Amino acid sequence: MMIAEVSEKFNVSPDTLRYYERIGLIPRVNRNKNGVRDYTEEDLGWVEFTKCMRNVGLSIEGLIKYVELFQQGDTTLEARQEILIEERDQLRIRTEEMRKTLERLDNKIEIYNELIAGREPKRN
Amino acid sequence: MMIAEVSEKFNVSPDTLRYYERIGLIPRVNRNKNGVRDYTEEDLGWVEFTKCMRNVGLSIEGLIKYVELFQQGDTTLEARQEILIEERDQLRIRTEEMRKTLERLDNKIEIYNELIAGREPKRN
DNA sequence: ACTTGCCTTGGAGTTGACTCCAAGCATTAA
DNA sequence: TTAATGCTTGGAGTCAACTCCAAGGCAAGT
Repeated sequence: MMIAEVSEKFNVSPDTLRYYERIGLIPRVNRNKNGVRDYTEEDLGWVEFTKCMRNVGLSIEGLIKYVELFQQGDTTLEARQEILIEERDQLRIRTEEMRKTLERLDNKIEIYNELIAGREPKRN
Repeated sequence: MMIAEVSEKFNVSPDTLRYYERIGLIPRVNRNKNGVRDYTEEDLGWVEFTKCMRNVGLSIEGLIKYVELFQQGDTTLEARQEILIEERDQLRIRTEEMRKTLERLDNKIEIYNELIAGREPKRN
């Protein structure tokens, strides 16, 4: 699959795909005889994974390290898992913060309902 | 309360506090006779609110609009509530995405446990 | 044979959100 | 009265993460 199709499939610009490869966020994609990238299913898997993880804010640094270790083979399983655990824990913290803030916003919106109903003294 | 103390209290640099005020993310803070910012309790409330909301990714644009409307008084209650609802809905979507990705990471970490236990064929 | 279209690369440019800096004014300490 | 501290402002600088650009290769269509 060529870059334009991958770009469309995952809604990531060709420039960004090339950029991700350049910095090692996804492994190097094979080129065909003309030097054009030809994405395998595995490459697509990496693109999807990266997009998903970046989307929720996993660190580029951690993901690059993960790809690097992956390419070194089976001896790096533990190290790779550690990165995932570290990133997962960070994500958990952020998710919990968001959950709390979501509640706070729900409350605030409810207060606005009351304010609008009664035009009582202002509230920030 | 002066800027240094506010900075420490909320762990936001003085430069950032001035920047937030400059772009309208918090309302203008009163200056004392020497032109020095003197934060009231209400100002502190804004700083805390802004920090909390920015922390979970609410748009600067929405928050600026909110502050703007707030300063126009009671006639803008509905418009302000709409902004909060819009931002809340966005936040909900992001939180849900994070929850799903968290699950995915948990699974992946579990798979690594199995791989490490058995050194079976590699898995990305 | 030439144009069109999609790709390549290295490198420069952009954007958002800060972060730093220089010049200058009050207040307090020595 | 000089020095140090902490603030002010407008504007410049930084950084991450893209995003764009120029110059050029290959191949299919006319």
